[in-house]
Amino acid sequence: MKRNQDRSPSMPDAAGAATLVDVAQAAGVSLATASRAFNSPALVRESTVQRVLEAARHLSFRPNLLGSKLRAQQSRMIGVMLPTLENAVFAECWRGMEDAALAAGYSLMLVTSAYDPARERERIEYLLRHRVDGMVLTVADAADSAVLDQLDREGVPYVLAYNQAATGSRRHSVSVDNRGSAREGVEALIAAGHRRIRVVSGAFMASDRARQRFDGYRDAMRAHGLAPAEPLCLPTHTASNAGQIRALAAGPDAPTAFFCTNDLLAIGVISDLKRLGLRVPRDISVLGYDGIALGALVEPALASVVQPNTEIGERAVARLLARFAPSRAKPPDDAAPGRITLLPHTLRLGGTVAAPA
Amino acid sequence: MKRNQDRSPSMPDAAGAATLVDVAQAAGVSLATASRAFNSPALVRESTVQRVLEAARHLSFRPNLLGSKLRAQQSRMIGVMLPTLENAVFAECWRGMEDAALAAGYSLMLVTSAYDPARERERIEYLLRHRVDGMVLTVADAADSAVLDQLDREGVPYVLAYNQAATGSRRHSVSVDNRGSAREGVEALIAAGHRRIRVVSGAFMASDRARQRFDGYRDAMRAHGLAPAEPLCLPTHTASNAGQIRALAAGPDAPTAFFCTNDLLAIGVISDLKRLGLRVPRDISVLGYDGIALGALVEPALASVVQPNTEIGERAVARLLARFAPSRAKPPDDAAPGRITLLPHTLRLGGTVAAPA
DNA sequence: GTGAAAGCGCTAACAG
DNA sequence: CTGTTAGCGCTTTCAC
Repeated sequence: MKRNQDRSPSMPDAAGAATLVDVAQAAGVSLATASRAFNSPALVRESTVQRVLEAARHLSFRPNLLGSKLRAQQSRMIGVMLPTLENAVFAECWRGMEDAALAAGYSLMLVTSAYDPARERERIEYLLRHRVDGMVLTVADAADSAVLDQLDREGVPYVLAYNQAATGSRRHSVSVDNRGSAREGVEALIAAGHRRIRVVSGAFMASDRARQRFDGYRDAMRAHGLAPAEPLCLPTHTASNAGQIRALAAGPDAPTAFFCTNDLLAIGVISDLKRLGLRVPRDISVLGYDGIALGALVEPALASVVQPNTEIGERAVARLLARFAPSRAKPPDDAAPGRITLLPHTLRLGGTVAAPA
Repeated sequence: MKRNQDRSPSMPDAAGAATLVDVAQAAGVSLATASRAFNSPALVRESTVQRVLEAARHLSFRPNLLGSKLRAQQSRMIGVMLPTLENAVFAECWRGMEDAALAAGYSLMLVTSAYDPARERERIEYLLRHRVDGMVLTVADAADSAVLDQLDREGVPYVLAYNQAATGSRRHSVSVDNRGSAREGVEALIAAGHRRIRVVSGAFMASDRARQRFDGYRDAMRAHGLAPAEPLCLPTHTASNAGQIRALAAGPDAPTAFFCTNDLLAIGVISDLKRLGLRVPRDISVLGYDGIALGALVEPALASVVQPNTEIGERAVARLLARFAPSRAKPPDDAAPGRITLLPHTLRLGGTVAAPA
């Protein structure tokens, strides 16, 4: 019914969409004025703006962002690189980024690296070719990353998410205090009476966060006069290996608690433990890290060091946006946020953590 | 060290990157030839191609995709709209899409709709402004979608993922047979001895798949002379409500099995059941739908109607790409795939499904 | 094989 | 306030 009604006769149907020139013509103004009506309406007489908008609506005008991005030499696009979306941590983070970016009139372009530095390089290059104005990245290892060095060299603005820039680093990052929060988590385990605590982690190579969290574990153990044990590093980052868990959980000096460096891993470990006939937390406690929503859904609820994932995404985007507009007067009394943002974490205990048998 | 070394003196450092004009100049050829060297090397003498490539390398030339997309009137970008990434189904699907698209030289632009038709409209408009060549979409309700109608009207190519186009529809879709597979799943429950089976679903409004799967349940029940019961629709799509589950699971005619229209929901329901003191599958069975990786990770493993999520993503992209190049000779003997692709599902039983007590 | 020239749709000086 | 004029970086006829 409305099929042909909402299209002006002056506009060829499928052939070509109306451009700003068409709008200008229809409104009886110049191309420049039409452009201004959209981008700086303050510079145009109100009635003219209305005329342009009306013409645009009439012609079903849809601005071609490719044109403006090219001309403006600014894409208003943010490149996002995450290791994977199949770990809900990053999916939750994405939501924060999408909300923050679109609200600010920016577009997002997402790629995943699968924790693979070679692929990180490729994907970043791909983003660069799209002329993103900047990026939000989670890399395998921020302290040893060829691609980050390259970005620094080229002067491309980026903000790390989850990766925690080293103190004094010139890099920007938004994360929790990985080491400190992990230490707190393990200390909660110790406070609950645990002495033999082991860490289960994804491949250390693939995640500097995992290493930092292990360091936190070591801090906690030493601070309480306990001997830290070697971590069990599982090759795949998200699934676990019943065999290795079995070896670890057996024996006379078997641990009474596991600290897993991420929640997905923790859920896998708990299942392995159950398969070995162990009850969690009755026979053995498990503490995760990430605080993904799923953890609160399972029974018993997964104890975890909770990061504000969505907020990490929002803040990372906000920080990047702030880098784009360095002019803006900083909030006067509130201290200007440094390059390194450490967001507060929380501990979710109970559930899979209890006192040792 | 390499800071200034890898940049030609002729190229201003941070000021401006080398463009194709610079490359052409450095190689002593025209702009046109330089362009051809990249896009149609067959049209250029081999030695010339080499010269251009060499110059490009020397200048660290990085093609500006914005320029080529604008000029070529073809963005080689695919817009992707998914309800959320926080359900692993869609995250797994994304991986398939990313692999397929990048391999074919296409870029992806992702947006999420949060199952909200109003937001679907906004996000689609946003994709259109970016001049995506086409889209892969999962909408709330494919049979009643204003935005899909609009796309049809405008002649924008798109492929539905997960949504199953109605038989005879002109729309393209890649999914499993939602109704048929659900029926099979429920029949497996019946075969295991269950008679009182209830469906737990997310909000029907938000997912046509959920409704189709419920229809499959009804088919199965009726085919076996059983009375289908009303579904329990939970307002939030991924979490569950212990209170309603309690009401449902109690009483003399309490169901012996639940069929949940997605895995995340199933995991929530299982937790609720446990909190009510019920053991799964000993006291009550639970069957999910989706086959997310997580389901195989929990203990007992989540029984589920398994869809090939990654493949759905790959195939949806492949189908869209095929629509872009309608010329290509179709595979001769293999029947040309119709608009509606139904991928095979599998049943993963055991785990949370057992014979009734 | 290669080059010259004409824009894709839009923004941003610079004049009035 | 509004119009004129140049391009952004690239592809693509159309000649040679």
